[in-house]
This record gives sequence, C-alpha cells and structure tokens, in this order.
Amino acid sequence: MPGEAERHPTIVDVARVANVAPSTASRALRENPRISESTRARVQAVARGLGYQPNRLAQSLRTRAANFVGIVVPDIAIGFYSRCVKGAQDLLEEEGHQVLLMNTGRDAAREEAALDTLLEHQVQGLLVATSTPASPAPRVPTVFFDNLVPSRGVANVALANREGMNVLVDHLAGHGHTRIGYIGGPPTFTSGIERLESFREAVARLGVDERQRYVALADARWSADSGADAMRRLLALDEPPTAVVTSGDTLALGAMSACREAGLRLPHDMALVSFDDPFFGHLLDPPVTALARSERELGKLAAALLLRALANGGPGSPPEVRLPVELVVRRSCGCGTVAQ
Amino acid sequence: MPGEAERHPTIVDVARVANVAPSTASRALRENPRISESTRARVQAVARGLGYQPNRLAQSLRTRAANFVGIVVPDIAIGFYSRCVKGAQDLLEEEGHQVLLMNTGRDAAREEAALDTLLEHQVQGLLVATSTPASPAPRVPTVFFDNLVPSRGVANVALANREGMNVLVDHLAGHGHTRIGYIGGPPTFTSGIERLESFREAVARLGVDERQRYVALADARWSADSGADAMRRLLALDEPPTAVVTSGDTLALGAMSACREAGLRLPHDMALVSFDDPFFGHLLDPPVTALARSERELGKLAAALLLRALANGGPGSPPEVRLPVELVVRRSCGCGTVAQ
DNA sequence: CTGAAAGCGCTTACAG
DNA sequence: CTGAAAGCGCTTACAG
Repeated sequence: MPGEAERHPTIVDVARVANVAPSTASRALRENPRISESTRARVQAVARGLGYQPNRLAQSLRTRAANFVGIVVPDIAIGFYSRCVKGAQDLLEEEGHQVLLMNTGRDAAREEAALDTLLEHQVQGLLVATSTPASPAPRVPTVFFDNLVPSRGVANVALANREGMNVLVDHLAGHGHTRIGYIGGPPTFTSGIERLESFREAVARLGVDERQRYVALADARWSADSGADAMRRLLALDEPPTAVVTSGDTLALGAMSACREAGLRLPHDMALVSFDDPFFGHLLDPPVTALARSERELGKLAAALLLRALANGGPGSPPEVRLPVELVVRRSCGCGTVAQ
Repeated sequence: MPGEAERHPTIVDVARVANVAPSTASRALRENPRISESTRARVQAVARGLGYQPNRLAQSLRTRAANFVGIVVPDIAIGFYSRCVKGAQDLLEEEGHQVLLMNTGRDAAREEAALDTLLEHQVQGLLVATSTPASPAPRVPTVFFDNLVPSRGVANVALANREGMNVLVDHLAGHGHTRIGYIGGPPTFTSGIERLESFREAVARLGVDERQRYVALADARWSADSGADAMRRLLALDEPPTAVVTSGDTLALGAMSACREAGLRLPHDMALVSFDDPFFGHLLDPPVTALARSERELGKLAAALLLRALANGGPGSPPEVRLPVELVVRRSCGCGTVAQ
C-alpha cells in the first residue's frame, strides 16, 4: 500500500466500512439506546474487525470531561507514598479514571510545575501530598492527604496523628516508663508537627515536666540514618530515656540499629514503639510494636472523597477527615518478655 | 456575572483580548521566530494576565503527538516496581513526557485492559513489566523491563541475573561452603527462571552433583513468609545446607527470621546472601551481603531506551540490555567475622 | 432510527 | 509579520 501509512482507524473509517454516518457509528459504539439492533451489531463488528480504539483525547475534548486524575507526591519510591498511591489508584481505576502521577522531590517549584502540567492535561481532580502548604488550591477539586492544608481543597485527609501518638506514649507508660524519648522528623508538615506536639502533651499529661532533652529530631527525609543519629544523641545523655517512640518506620529502623551498635538489647535495655509500622516489623529482632500500616486506606479514602466531590460537583465533605490508627502490640515495647 | 460560568480562558480569549488572530496568538505563545517582538510580548502578557493554560489534549489532538508515556507494573506498592517507576519517571518528565501509570496485579486480563486504556489515551510509548509474556507487543514503541519478552518491543532490559547469581554462589563457595541452598520465587518469569537456572549451573560448576533438595521455592509473590517457609524446609533436611542464597530481598528477610526462630546465628550457623538488597540490608542483624539495589537504574535505562526509540522513530536498539549488578559485601556471608 | 452540521481548543499550511 | 481557513477525532443537539 503506497502512502497512507500506519494510521489507526478512526470512527470515520468504521463508519465508512459499516456504511453509516459517523454520528451513527458513534452512537452504535456507545450503546445509545435508540439505534437499531442490526446497525449496532454491524458497527461493532466492523470496529472490532478494524481494531478500532477510540481516541480518548478527542472524546475528552469534545465532551469537555477528561477522565484523568492527577496524583502528586514527594517521591513515589518512598514506601509510604507508593502505598498511598496504590490505594487511591485501585479505586480511581475502578471508576474509570486514569492516573497521572508526578513527583515533586519536596521542591516547591517542582510541585507548582507539576500542578500546572496536570491542569494543562485537563485533570478532573487532584490528590496531593503537598510540601508547600502556602500554594493556592488548584482550580479543580483537590484532596490534600498526609500533609493537610486546612481550609483548602474539597477535603483533607490524614492519619489520626494525635490519637496515635497518645496510644504509643500511654503504652510505654503502661510498662512503667517515665523517661520516654522521642525521635521524629522536623515539625515542618502536618505529621511532624502533630506527632511532636501530641508527644509533648502526652508526656506532660504523665506529669513529667522537663522532657525537652528527650526530643531528638531527625532529618527532613525522616531517614534511617538520621534516626540512628538521633538515638545516639539520646543514649549520650547523662540520664538517657528508658523508652523511645519514633514518629516513623524508617526512623525506628535506624534507632534500632543504633541501639544494637551500642550493645543495648531491646526491649530490656531500651523499649521502642513506632508510629508507622516498619515494612517487616514482625520480622525484626525484636518484632516492633507499632501503629498498623494504613497508607493504602489513606489513599483509598482520599480517592473516595475526591470521587464524591466529582460526583456532587462541589464540596460538602467535612474539611478534615482522620483515619483512625491501631496499635499492633509485638515485642519491642516490652510486652511478652519473661522478665518484664 | 450572569451565565458564562467558570470556563477557563482559551487561546481564542487570549487572542481577542490581545487583538490578534488565534493563529497569531498561538505562534506568539509557542515562541515562533517570525512574530514581532511587540506582539509576542503583548500576547504573552495577556495570557499571563488571564491565567491562560493551554489545553494539552487539544494540542495533542491537533499535532497528533500526545506526550504521554504509559508505565505498566504488577503493583506500584511493591518497592522494586515503585523504584523502577521513579527512575523511569525522572527521566521521562525531564523530557517533557507525562506518565500514565497502571497496575495489573499480575492478572493477564487486567494487563490487557491496561494496555488498551493506555493506547486509547494515545500514549506515545510504553514501559511494561509484563506478567503475560504471551501477549502481543502493543502498536507503540514498547520497552519491556524486568520480565523480558524476547523479540518483542523496541528493547528489553533486565538485571544481569545470571552474572549476579554466579557472583553470589561463588562468594559463598569462596567461604568454603559446599552445601548451598537456594530460596527463590517460582521460575515463571525472567528473573525467577534465570536466577534458578544459573544457580543450578553455578553449583554444578562447583562439582556437586545432587543439589535438587537444596532448592526451595517460594510463592509467586516472593513473599517474606514464603521465604521463611522455604528456609524451614531446608532446615528440616537431614543434612541442611550451611549457606543459602535467596533470589530476592523479601525472601532474604523471611529466611533470616526463620533462622532466628530456629535459634541459628548468622553467619556462624548459616551463611546467607541475597540477590536484591533488602531495604535496610545494612541495618539488619547481621548486615546482609547482597547485590546492590539498582531498580532506579533499571527504570532509567528502560526510559532512556524508549526515548531513543521515540526519537529515532524506530527500533535499532539491541533487543536485550542487561544492567550489571554489583556485590555489596557485608556480614551475613561470613565476611568480617572473627572466627571464620 | 439515522444523517448533516457544528464545534471542543488548538496548530499549521496557505495566502498575503 | 499576520490572518482566514481547515482539520485533528470525536459527540450532540437539531432535523428528519
């Protein structure tokens, strides 16, 4: 066949072969009720035979309703976010939405660019774990998750950070600890802020006044290495804590390795509980007592709220939704050891 | 303002306000060289003032060149894939491509549907970690990664599985082991097949004939629990192996926990090396000797090959590219212990 | 039940 | 340097 290269069949091709008008072909393909059964069958057969695949871009342009949803996270390679994305995407796909994913590397300029790009691609809605709370809400329904932006977007969803931290501290106190340390990321965003604040409130509630020295901050990436450093600083204190709560799973891993390196046995020499559950929390030595991992739920919830806003065509959701967390008691806290 | 709701400005709006034809506005916005400086400036100012954002869908429809690239993986929540995706996406975004992501859950039907959806969205190219080697290559340039589909797609890229396995087995042999076990996923796809085969070849090379009993297969998800099970089976043997190589990081974690549960100390009672590096390989006890994690590179390489194919407008890449792997020697193999 | 026509928002020969 | 016109692939009132 000279010329006329490998262009894929359009609805016009289908129509021509089926001997109908493009408008009829369109209706036949889209199961429009008032089309004769025979026409529908013929058109669909032709479409199949030709390997016709509708051009969604053209459909979207015409109907002014792209089925894209944009998801913006700092880094998809971070387990927390990849699991959130998975949870959200499962639901979104079920509802016929395609997911456009972008990473920001926690950079404000990149985040802004990502949002612009997504908007230019006519996303219908957005799920964003922002790193720049100052930025304005995009012009499409947006659900902020993980890091909240109060009063922005159609919904804001995060874990129940304060409740969770209370549960953790209380559990340690229940084991008789009074010198409780905190290893956490800097209080820059929602989780860092709320977890640290509620830790302070919880220990204050326990009646111990001067705990400032027991707060050891990790780096902005909440990296394992910075968690190990933080633990080393705590251990170097005159009167080190006897128990520690970490505000994140990687921090827990780092902290544990620092303990091991110092020759401390958990939970005897140092008790430890963690906010997020380390990936292999039950395989570690000792198995880590932590709040059950629920990122998937978080993502799913965020997606559900977005879907609802998309359906309603407006806000109406409560401005802030919290996903309850649950303590998984294992060994690192001191539970289940012979000599308590 | 009655009626005329919140429609976003189009290029026609920009043109009208700037007092030029839409075609001129288009050229001014796209930095077309032969447009007067003053016109360009005016149009761009107007566009900015109006908050104009081009509709990429319309652009793509017109120019017949969407800038989407589709990525298909079994499950983005699995670390291996999320890191591959990250590596690929970084490069793709730099080159101005948007990433459409889909998960298949290793289900053939879902994978086919995902590819169709992506194609309908006019992706320019595809990166796919397939679970159904039988499916035909899509009609756009496709790079298969992780799981290869020889002779399909514009490129196939995977880790150097055989080399890596040889290095691992040789290292163990270097420590004097002759009873070497294998814990790996089923030989269903490339990695599973190649790693198992090359393990067999490597031990055969060592001159030991009957090793069949030392191969313990894990489940299709390469789950930690199935890795632990596999290790238990090996330990239950009359003459258990003295060293084990695991074909994946989660498997290593499971195997290690089974050893601990059996009261075995690594590496004294059992040496262990792993193909993929566990996320916190250096934090484990003992730190795990493993092949360095290189998924990010894998994703980046796959993306680079796709980009090249897109630029060339055709194949031309070698059909199969292997990413070399590198051994990270730590402690679990027996290195660095006092009493070797 | 089916078709002709218009138009979604853009770009690009084709003129001038 | 700028504009008028056509058209990317589709869908949807509007007629019949």
